[in-house]
Amino acid sequence: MEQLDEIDKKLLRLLQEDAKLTTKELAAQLSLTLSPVYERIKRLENLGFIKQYVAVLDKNLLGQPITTFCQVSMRYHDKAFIDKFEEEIKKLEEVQECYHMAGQVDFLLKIHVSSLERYHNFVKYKLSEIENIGTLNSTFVLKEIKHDLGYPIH
Amino acid sequence: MEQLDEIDKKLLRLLQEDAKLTTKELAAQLSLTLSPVYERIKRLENLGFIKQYVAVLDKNLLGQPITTFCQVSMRYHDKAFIDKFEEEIKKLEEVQECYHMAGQVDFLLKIHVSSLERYHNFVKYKLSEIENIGTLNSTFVLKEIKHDLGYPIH
DNA sequence: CCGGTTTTAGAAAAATTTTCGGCATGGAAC
DNA sequence: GTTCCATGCCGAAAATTTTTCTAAAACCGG
Repeated sequence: MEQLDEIDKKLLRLLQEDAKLTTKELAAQLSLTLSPVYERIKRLENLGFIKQYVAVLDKNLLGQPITTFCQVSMRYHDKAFIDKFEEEIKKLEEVQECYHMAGQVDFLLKIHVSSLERYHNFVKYKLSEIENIGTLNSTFVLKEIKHDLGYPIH
Repeated sequence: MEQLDEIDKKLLRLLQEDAKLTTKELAAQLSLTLSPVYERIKRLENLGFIKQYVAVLDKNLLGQPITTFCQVSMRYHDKAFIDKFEEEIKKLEEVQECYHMAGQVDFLLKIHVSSLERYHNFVKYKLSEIENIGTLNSTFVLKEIKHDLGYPIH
């Protein structure tokens, strides 16, 4: 983080909003010419600050309007069971995110599906099939209030 | 969704993995020439399937290694209070995501901060300042097991 | 089989990315 | 104070990509 000056930070703020900005447009906003902007971007990529560039798609248009969070608790907490659970979760395409949590619940999953029926089938035939699951608690998203794609950079 | 053929779907799958693929590279993978690929991308952008292009940054390198999920319940559920809460949440940079949920809890927040102390201050001086909050329940992410950036496309 | 529409191929033009040599700035050594 | 070195920036050229355009091919309904 100390490797970044104010120009780098502004550059990152711009690119995490719109990765299609041309070097020329970025240069104008940063009051620089093309070369230094180009070199800074390459440096930020090489240092790992920029991990990748992605297209953000519309999940409703893609027919996946339902989002749920599912809290999972394991029956036993042996390392082998935990590792196995994590491996299985990674294979499930419906699970977009999975976190190992502190507190009562062991894992929190964020899931996208096309319908309630699909969710039912997902829980019944995929999630519940995983060994050693104790409790499952699903809550549905009614409305997305906010979803920032980037991080604040100070 | 019916507006998409198999080529469109493959194109979207590729672009949500790596938005920097050139039209030429995409054309090769899709067994087409530049023009149709170019036109399909423009069409997918215009139809809204592609919402934007972003650079994905490394939150650890940016100095925000702590992720928490915070469950919020309101004291009263008048529309005015709910609207007010949503407005206030949108202003808080620490809150990356906010969902209105079905079930016991009203809102689920995903929060990124640089330290536990920051989280404490965030809850004490920002979140709790919002009117009409009933209960707050924070759980910390110990480990990110999975975090897909795109959606499965069938 | 034909007419009309849509999609693609191919090439040229415009714009962007990438490379590179040189100049200015600032700090360290002497 | 001067020299040397490192760093970052500028400007132009080269390479590549994006974008536009016209004609040909493929598809569909009648």
